[in-house]
Amino acid sequence: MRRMNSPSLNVVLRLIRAQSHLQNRFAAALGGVHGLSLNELMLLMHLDQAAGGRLRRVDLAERLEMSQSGVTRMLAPMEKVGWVARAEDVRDGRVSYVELRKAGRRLAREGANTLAAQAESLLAGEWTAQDLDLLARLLGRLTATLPGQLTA
Amino acid sequence: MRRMNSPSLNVVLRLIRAQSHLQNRFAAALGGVHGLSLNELMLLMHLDQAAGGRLRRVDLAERLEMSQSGVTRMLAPMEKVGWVARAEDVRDGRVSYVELRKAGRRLAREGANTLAAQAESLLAGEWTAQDLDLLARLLGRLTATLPGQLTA
DNA sequence: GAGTAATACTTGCGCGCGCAAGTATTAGCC
DNA sequence: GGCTAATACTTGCGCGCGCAAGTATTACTC
Repeated sequence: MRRMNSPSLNVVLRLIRAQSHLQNRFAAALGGVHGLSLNELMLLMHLDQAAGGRLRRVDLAERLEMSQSGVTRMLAPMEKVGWVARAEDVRDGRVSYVELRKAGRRLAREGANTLAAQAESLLAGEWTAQDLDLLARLLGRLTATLPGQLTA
Repeated sequence: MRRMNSPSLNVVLRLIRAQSHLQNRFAAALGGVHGLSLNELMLLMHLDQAAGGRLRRVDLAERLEMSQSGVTRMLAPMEKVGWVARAEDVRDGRVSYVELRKAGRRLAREGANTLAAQAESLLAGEWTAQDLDLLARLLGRLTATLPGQLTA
């Protein structure tokens, strides 16, 4: 009795639902194992895959889809515990780089591993490699224009 | 030089990225047009598609993937402006239903329309109907076990 | 080279929302 | 029928994070 008004809307609704479900699940696992929030892990992973393990705060904000102020505040405790360090640019006094330190790099890799384990346990069931690849490619098209797509 | 460790992780990473990007985009459009947050629209849409236009708060929380306390607080202003009303259950004194009112139903439909318009403008380009259907089905499999999937 | 605009970052404020605890009501068990 | 447990909901507290404004620096224009 329900009309299928808009396939596009349908995609968006399911995307929202899937993501908020997975987000909760993964955040819990990450927090339990590493004391790491999902956003913190994403930040570390972006740094880990950036050239030189460093990124400007503004680029980090863009990649994380969050505000610059959010990045500033998220970084403060991470600097304090030494996952990450601040480095200024000699050419441009406005920018301060965020630089991945050894502990941070280790955490990025470990966190990615537990995230992958979670993902695999979730998708282990009836998913073929083709399914996964197809889904990844379709999702990738949604953000094709954005910089800094993370890769597993 | 980068190994493709885990296709599952890749799916998850892209899902997270796509969703946070779209969320910002859609929330802005919705807020601008209807003064509605994305979560409020989802709530109204769940009610709109529920039998009798009413749902228990706890079921709403489950469908929205958020806590019961979050639902309680989200509803307060929506009751105040008359989008939604509270109705108690005669059989069970613990539950209080949330009931969609006329203004709320109108908003649910209008909001869904602008959301659909946004979605279509985003996906208008190189997406075929088959692509969209395929993506929707794959995403649906991720949340197949959950109750109350919204449908466009 | 002075003046305006743009960019990178930080800080004050407020809101959304999760967690834990509290209350009320119902269900299960002997 | 009473006792414990489970369920539905609300409230206090705190945190993450966006927005707007503020500061510092660089870029652009004449």
